[in-house]
Amino acid sequence: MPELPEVETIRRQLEPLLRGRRLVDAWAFPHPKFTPALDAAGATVDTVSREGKYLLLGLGDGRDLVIHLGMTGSLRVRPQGEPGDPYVRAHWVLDGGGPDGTAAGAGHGAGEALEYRDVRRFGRLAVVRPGEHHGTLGVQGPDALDPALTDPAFWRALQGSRRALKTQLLSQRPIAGVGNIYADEALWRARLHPARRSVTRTQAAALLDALRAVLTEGVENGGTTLRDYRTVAGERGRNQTRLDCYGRAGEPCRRCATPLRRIVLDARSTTFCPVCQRR
DNA sequence: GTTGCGTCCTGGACGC
DNA sequence: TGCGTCCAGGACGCAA
Repeated sequence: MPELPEVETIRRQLEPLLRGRRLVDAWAFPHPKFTPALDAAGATVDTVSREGKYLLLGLGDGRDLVIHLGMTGSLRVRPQGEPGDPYVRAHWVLDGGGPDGTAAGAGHGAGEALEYRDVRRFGRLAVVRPGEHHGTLGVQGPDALDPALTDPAFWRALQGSRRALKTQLLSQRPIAGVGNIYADEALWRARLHPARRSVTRTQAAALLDALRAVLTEGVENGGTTLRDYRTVAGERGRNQTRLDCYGRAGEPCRRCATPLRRIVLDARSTTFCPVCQRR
């Protein structure tokens, strides 16, 4: 399930492949979540950016193509005419590149397409105009890796709700980009119980540090592949072998050797250490 | 406005 | 081998 590190890995790989190239044609699976792909046809990609889990392709005219990968979404650039994939939900035919030496300078040619693949169809696409917002993107908090987000600001954001700490992180409201895997990892590192409903300033600062650490390591390792996630190059991430908490229920805590416990919180599988992370 | 729950969606794991 | 059931979870809609 693509979270911030997975989306950032994809963004870094896509940028040199797409910048300066025109989306000369588009196709979309006939569902309202994917048909907005057609609105991007004819535009030229001038930026490839990310906000939380959203990937944004600047279309050169002030509009953005907003891509959310959901749980099983992925993006890849493939030669046109390769065998069909039933799980491709949209694709954009690419031209040979712009005149500024970006994609063209890298040797890309016509006959390629950007493909959006999403087996479970939890992802979504949108084209937004300047000032418009799309779903959660319009109301989510600052990006988790945004250096402008300070400890006091994060603490104040958490004070705005009495929901469980992990539920708040997954809501994207206090901070954007965190999903189930990295929430469990960060809470374990910060020694905070996922169902806590309040934190001190010190605990909030520790949690923000832990979030940034696990997300940065995730980016450095090319993301976490548990099942579906693949990079633009079709490779698996490497971070799944370095997880301390998520998915290790029943195994010993790497700090105190107590068996990690699994609970269901907010309908999400949650793993934590009952000794290190007291409520 | 906030909170909690149901829904969407399908491949894979598992039990019989 | 084949079938049925359960699980995974991000975002959104709806009711309380």
